Order: sequence, then structure tokens, then C-alpha cells
Amino acid sequence: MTAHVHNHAALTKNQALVFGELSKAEGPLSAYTILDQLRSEGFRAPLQVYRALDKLVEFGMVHRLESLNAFVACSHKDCEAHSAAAFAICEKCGQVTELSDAKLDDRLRELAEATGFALTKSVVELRGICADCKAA
Amino acid sequence: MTAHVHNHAALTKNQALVFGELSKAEGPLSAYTILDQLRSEGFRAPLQVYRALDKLVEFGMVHRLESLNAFVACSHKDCEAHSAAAFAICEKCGQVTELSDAKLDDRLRELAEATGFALTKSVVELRGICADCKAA
DNA sequence: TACGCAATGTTATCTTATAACATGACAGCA
DNA sequence: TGCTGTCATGTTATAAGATAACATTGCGTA
Repeated sequence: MTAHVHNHAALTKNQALVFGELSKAEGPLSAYTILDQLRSEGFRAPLQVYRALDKLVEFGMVHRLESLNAFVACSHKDCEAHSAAAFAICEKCGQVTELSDAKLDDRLRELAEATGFALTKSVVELRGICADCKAA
Repeated sequence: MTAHVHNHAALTKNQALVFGELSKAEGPLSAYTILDQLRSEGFRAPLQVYRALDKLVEFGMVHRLESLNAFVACSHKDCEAHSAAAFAICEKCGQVTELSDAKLDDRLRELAEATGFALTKSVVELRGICADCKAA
């Protein structure tokens, strides 16, 4: 499991456990799903998961999907390299694809600037059917 | 209060009540806030609100803000006129501005097409500080 | 050792959303 | 008139997501 390399301070035990679950998952996981999967590791309360997730999101290693109330591991080697992320979420199979697009980011920045809005974060989530499911 | 004109079948009583609350609100409201405001009208359960909201969203008269778990009345006269909507959400005052931008929509469509993704809906929510709050 | 700080653990509670089932209102038609 | 289908409503209970408040532990450093 060396898909992710991050130059942050070493993760704490709980952060590492939560990140591990997200990394080996096919798609997004809810906080409570993670909790259940980590009960065997001694997890007992939602807060143990939420606290770890908060940090991981802060580090940029995990993204929160607002329209799903769920979380995914970042698909980039070094998550600091990309600014904003967009996601394509398949409503059939649940698969999530992370997209990075400079033109999109530029346009969002322009829109914000045009109205004097100081952008801190952008949420872009495309809902639909992925190519695989469409073919099937 | 004639800010909104819609060519849909007349709203039912509950739909009209919920839409009324959203229309006169300054910003987005949560389903439970709406419920509390409509208790005087006889509302007793969340489902009464959620059912009305589902229809209003379907009609395009109300938008759901995924990153807030809240709802706003559409700011356009005829909500069918615009395809996708983007929102700028001020994290200081809570104000929400609805944006319609063809270039943004085009770019999102291009991104979807490039990966064979069949787009049904796009969620775009900009988080930051609005011009007014920045000035203050 | 003693202090400070960050991570952790624990209990309770709050907020958001839906399932399941019962009732009411009304239109169309035999 | 009485039947039937359908849509809106009402009601109770519960699921799912998130946080508040407070206690405890582990560890580096003065």
C-alpha cells in the first residue's frame, strides 16, 4: 500500500487507521461506515472518526463529498499539488472520479472576483452515470 | 410579494407555505427551521417539510445547498430558464448569491463528456467571504 | 519530577433525513 | 349514488450524520 505519499508529520494512530480504510476502499465511505470497520481496532465513538477526518481533510489527504456526506482518499500522490478538486459521482455504482481542471478553476476564480467574493474553497460535484455503467 | 412567477400547476397548501417561508427569508433555511416557523400553521412533522421541498426542488423553484444542508428559493423569475446554478456562500453572514454562468456550465459539460460521464446535475458551491463582509 | 499540550476516550445530545403505515380529498366513471 | 384510483397529508418511530462537554492518557521538556 504505497499509493499515497505525503510530506506531512507522521499521522497519529487514529488518523492512520482512518486513512487506511479510505485508501483501500473502492469508493467513498461515510464516517459511520468507517467507524464500524474500525470497531475491531478499538474504535467506539463517532468522534474518533470525525476528529481523524478533520485532520486528514486539513492535510489535503482526504476530500469530503458534500452531496454524499461521505469521504474519499485523495487520488493524487501529493495532495498539496492541486488547488481545487472536482468530483464526478456515479449514481449507479457509486464510483467517484477526482478531476483537476485548470480552466474550471480559473472560471470559478473569475466568477468570484467579478462579485468581490473572497473564495476560500470551491465545491464541485458532478452527478450522473459513469461511462462503465452507461455501457452496461 | 410577487417576486416569483412560475408556470407550474398551482402549489398545494404545504408547498405554498414552505415556499413562502423560503421566499421571505434573507438566506437559506434548514428543513427544521422551516418546520419550526410553520408550527403555527399546523405543521407537526419533518416529513411535511421534506415532501414539500422535494416537489419545489423538482419544479426548480427551490435549490438545495449541499454543503449547508439547507434550502433557498430560486432567485429567477422563471426557474426553468436556467440549467445549472452555482452558489456563492458567505461563511460570515450566511448570505447566498445565485450565479448563472454559461462558460462554467460549458466547461462542466466538456469535462463530463471527456470521460464519457452522463451528467444529470452539477453541484457548484463557492465558499468564502462576500464583498460586504470583506469591506466591513 | 512536574508541567503543558496534543491526542484520545466516553457519554450524551443535537441535527438532518427517511421508513412505514393510516387518513383525507377529490376526480372520473359505472 | 357509490366505487375506485391517485395524490396530498398526517403520524409515529427510527435511521443517519455530527458535535458538545468533560475526563484521561501519553509524552516531551523545563
